Amino acid sequence: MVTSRDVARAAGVSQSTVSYVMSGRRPISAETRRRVEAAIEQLTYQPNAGARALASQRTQVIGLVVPFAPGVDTTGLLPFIETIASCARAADHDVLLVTADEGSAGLERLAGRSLCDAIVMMDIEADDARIPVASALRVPVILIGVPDDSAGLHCVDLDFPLAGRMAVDELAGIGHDRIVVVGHPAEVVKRDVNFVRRFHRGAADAADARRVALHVVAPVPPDRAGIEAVVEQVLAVGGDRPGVVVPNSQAVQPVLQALLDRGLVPGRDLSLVALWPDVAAEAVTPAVTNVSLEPRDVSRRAMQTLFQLLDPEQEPPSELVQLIAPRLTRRRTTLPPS
Amino acid sequence: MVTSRDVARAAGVSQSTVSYVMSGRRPISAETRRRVEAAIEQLTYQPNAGARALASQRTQVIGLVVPFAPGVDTTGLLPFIETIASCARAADHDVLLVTADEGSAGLERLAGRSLCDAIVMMDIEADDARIPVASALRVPVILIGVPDDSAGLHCVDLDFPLAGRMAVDELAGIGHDRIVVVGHPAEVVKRDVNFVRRFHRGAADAADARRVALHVVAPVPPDRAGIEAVVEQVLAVGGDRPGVVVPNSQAVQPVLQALLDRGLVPGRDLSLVALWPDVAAEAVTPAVTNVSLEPRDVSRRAMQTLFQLLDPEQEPPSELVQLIAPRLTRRRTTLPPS
DNA sequence: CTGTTAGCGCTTTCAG
DNA sequence: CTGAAAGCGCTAACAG
Repeated sequence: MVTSRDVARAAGVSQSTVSYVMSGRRPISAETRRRVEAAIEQLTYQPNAGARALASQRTQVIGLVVPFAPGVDTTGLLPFIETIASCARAADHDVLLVTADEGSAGLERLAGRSLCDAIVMMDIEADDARIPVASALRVPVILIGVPDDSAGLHCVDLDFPLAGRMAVDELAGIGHDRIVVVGHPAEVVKRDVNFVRRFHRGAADAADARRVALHVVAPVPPDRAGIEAVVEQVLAVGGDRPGVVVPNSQAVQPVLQALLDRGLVPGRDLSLVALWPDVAAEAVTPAVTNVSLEPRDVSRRAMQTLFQLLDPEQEPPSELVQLIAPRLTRRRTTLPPS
Repeated sequence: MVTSRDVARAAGVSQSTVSYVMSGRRPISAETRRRVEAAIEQLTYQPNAGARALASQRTQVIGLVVPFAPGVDTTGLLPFIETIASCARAADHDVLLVTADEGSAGLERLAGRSLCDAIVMMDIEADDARIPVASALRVPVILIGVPDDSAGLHCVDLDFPLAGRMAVDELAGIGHDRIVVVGHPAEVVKRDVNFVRRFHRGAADAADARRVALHVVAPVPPDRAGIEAVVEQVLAVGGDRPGVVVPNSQAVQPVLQALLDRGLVPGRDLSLVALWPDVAAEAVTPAVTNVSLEPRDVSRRAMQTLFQLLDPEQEPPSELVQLIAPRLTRRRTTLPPS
């Protein structure tokens, strides 16, 4: 292994000069810089990450806690990870993956062992046991998701109330005066209260403002039979030309299928708007009018905030909670405006 | 930050004793061990990863190169990452994510900066520019995928020839004597020669053995119009009761749709077997009879091999290339045996 | 069975 | 503008 000592020797300078050439933390004469850079090039020198971390107290690593755990829906997770990784690299950092099934222990390991400079946590529950642990760590933590009490931690998430409003506004705008929301499984409602509640509140507000009727069908069992029953309810309650909102990603495909099986074509006989990733919405037939989760915008904002927190020069964003506006894309499952 | 020196002081022992208690690399009296462990507990001591890496020359980190790059299909990637992360944790390692768009530079960074002890590389192309770079690194590298020349690197992958054989055997067993394979886009064929070629060879072998006709339709354009044309070809060449094989993950859904649009129901009018992740095959309607990519088995085997390579006690597997048998799951898109 | 000590390779004072 | 030297916190000889 080639070390900075080797480079120093080859360039005829001291080890510290090599360090300063690399960090730019003090002025270096053009000639010295040239010689050092040549030696670095020639020996293909790369600094040892452990040594650097030890001496500088910075690892150049971001810890990422991803929701890999038995039974958790990971649809649409990849764009988040992808964007986070790419933002990290853009700021000369790497990403260390920690799975959520480690719980709080994973967080304590990341910080306690100085494995990373900061942590991004995804899939936050409304009352998440990890929040108090996270807020006591020596490293900044940023949440993707909004818990009931963020304990002073910065959060970034989709603006779910706005998403609810947008979905209902779209349907009301088309002319639907009976709107039915297909809710979540009982277990998700319990776990994710916040997300679900926030979307529904937005939907309800919009329905009030528009003076259209809003029904919520929930809980929605995750199995086929349950979905069938739910669709029956939707049709019973929604009249002959219902506007259907499906904020439950897991249910979109089966609901679509159940409707088609009954000869009801979304976009012809009724309208359907889903809270669903764009990729999924585009892939099915008919392509679904969706409110997107904006994983890239959310992740980008989270990383931006994180590096702000990491940089002593900058001051942290004043808002603890930052919400990203969703985007509604009209596709084939909504009727043309009447 | 609490260090091993603090623990040593609190326990009334030397720093090295603390280290040895943690590593178990030398016998410790019960009494000393008790005191040290109590101090560790009491101070909630955690060793500094950088310092440990620097002193021991082991980072306890596995580098994972994932195929995040513009235009690469990441369907079914998550189970790989998930399994790799969990195997790593089971062996007290963490996973550092590196995206493929960094190319060889990412590999050189991982090894050159001693960021990790070993590397797992996914999405290997037949003639992958990173292979020679990887095989020259100071850390062991294991490939998920089989290049034309692995340059001495260990590879783990699905047994694609077997997958091809299984698909054709299934269709021939059902009674189809005209089998049509829906191939890949021109660009993938070029990029991924190996994977594609291997599957096709297996399919062809099985067709020979079974004495059934085998047609390959390729290249398959990724757009809707292209798929339509391809499906026309399939029907033209496949007769009135074709057995269709779709090893192209991207094409399964659109092909399915194009067939249904023509009133042809897989499982009633023809049989269709796809090379597709189980989750996807289950999610669509009708559920697709599939040959699975076995991401968990492949990943598990890769990690097992990797830790074998990392452990000087064990000797590495004699086979450089290890193939995992796929599994065929009968679902709704294949006819009952005639 | 335990302690002492010499680094691991880098950053960052302190001196010049 | 540059060099010398003191650690960062840990492991692993070496010595008893």
